[in-house]
Amino acid sequence: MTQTYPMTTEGELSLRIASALRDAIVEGRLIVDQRLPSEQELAEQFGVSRPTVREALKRLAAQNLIRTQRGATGGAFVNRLSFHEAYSQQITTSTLLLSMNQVDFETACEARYALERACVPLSAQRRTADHLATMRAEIHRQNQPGLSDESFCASDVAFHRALVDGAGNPVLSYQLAGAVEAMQPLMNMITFSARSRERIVGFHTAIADAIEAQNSALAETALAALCSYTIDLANNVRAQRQTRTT
Amino acid sequence: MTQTYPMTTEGELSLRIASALRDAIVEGRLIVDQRLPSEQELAEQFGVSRPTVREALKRLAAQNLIRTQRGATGGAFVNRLSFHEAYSQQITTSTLLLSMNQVDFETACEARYALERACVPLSAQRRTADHLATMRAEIHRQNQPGLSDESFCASDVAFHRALVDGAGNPVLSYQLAGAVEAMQPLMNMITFSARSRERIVGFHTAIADAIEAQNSALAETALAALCSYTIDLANNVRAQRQTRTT
DNA sequence: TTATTCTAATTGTAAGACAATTAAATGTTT
DNA sequence: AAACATTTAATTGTCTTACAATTAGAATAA
Repeated sequence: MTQTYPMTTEGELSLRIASALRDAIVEGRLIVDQRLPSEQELAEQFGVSRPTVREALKRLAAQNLIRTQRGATGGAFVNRLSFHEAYSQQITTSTLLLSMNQVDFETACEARYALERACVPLSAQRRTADHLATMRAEIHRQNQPGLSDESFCASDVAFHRALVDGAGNPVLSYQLAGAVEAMQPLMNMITFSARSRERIVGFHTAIADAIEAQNSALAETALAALCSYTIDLANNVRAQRQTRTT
Repeated sequence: MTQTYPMTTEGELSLRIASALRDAIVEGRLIVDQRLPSEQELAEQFGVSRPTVREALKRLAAQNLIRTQRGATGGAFVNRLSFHEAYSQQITTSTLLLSMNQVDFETACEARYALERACVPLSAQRRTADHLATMRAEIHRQNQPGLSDESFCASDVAFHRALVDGAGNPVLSYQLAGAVEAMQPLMNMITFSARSRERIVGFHTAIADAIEAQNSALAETALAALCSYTIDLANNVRAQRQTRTT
């Protein structure tokens, strides 16, 4: 039997069609890798033109819900939403959310470290040699004198990624991707002096040591210290800017 | 000066145009509430047809990056991504991620409670009377005997939302929305006996008491207990199902 | 059998037309 | 002059038709 797609009765057609198909996917009536009817067939089923169907499909494609293939056996297929795709979606959304809503640095920072703190006990317990090696490598990079602020921040993100991934829980990693990565633009606005870098690396080393020793409490302490230090740093930068402009 | 939108040189046109516009928004070259050129103008600027431009715009609309208005002064406008919209996007993505990737209940559960645990210290410190009242009200509802499993789970979600929101950090609330809400379908698969409900309500009461007393450590303990009890419950349900089918 | 060509299906893109909607300009009446 | 009604222009939403590009599979030839 051919499937039918219940549709709402108000709003733009392409939106209604997209919603109908999305519901079918979310509710499992269309399963992963299943091929949707061709655009022509969809147009007939919904009683609309092909361009309208296409607009609806593009909406779904933007959410990575479907992929399309050209050619004889082509069409639109229900996508298995990979963790990787979900990561990047989440990072985009989080970044926009932070930049558009005047979220102050302190709030974002607090959220980020609170979430990381949640990972610490698991990470201390389960971290592999790989995770430890990544953390050490990033610490080493952060010690290079010629490193730009952007690269320093990127390395910072990589370090914390390793910490989070060490928990060995992909759901946790996914949820945290946004929080950690979206902070980078905000972090980039802080100019790191050699002195402050040194201290941050110190905190990182303390965290890595604690994780290696599987000492959860110690790692949490070091993380908390890093959090408050980062916030202080941001406040100082802001204060300096105000002094300079007045 | 009219803005130009740097475009990549491979892939589908509508995708490239969408990416070019998205970059302009993310990088701040198009700011909130700014009006994009009309579809006609965009088509000319990019050297493509209007339907192609429209497909690109639908992609952006699907991500809540733009909104469109008809009429004389209509057009596409850069959207301020609200926390509310970001919530629902995140919930949809998280739900799909969980349902499509065979994430086992234990992993999802672990992630959820680890994240909630991150909120507890802040929530214990900052929770308002409102948050406490919501938690108490949901506990009361969960005690009603006639409550369906779905309603019980929904109330459970509401309770934990209040716990998370109590931290008073919108970024944290946003990040957790996915983790908590996306769990509901998984939770719904557990049939709650009267006995198990009673115990869950007991944990909830302990959490609410601890939060009210601003005792963070106690709340964390109760949350951890709830976590392991929930996982046990799920394991039992699974074991029973296997017994029944064999 | 293997390689090549053809064919049909499907998506990607284009062009033009008309409908629906909306705000502003214009006209009309009191 | 002010309030109200009408027209107008701009813009998005949708439809129709057509063609290009791509791809798998079938048909064909070596």
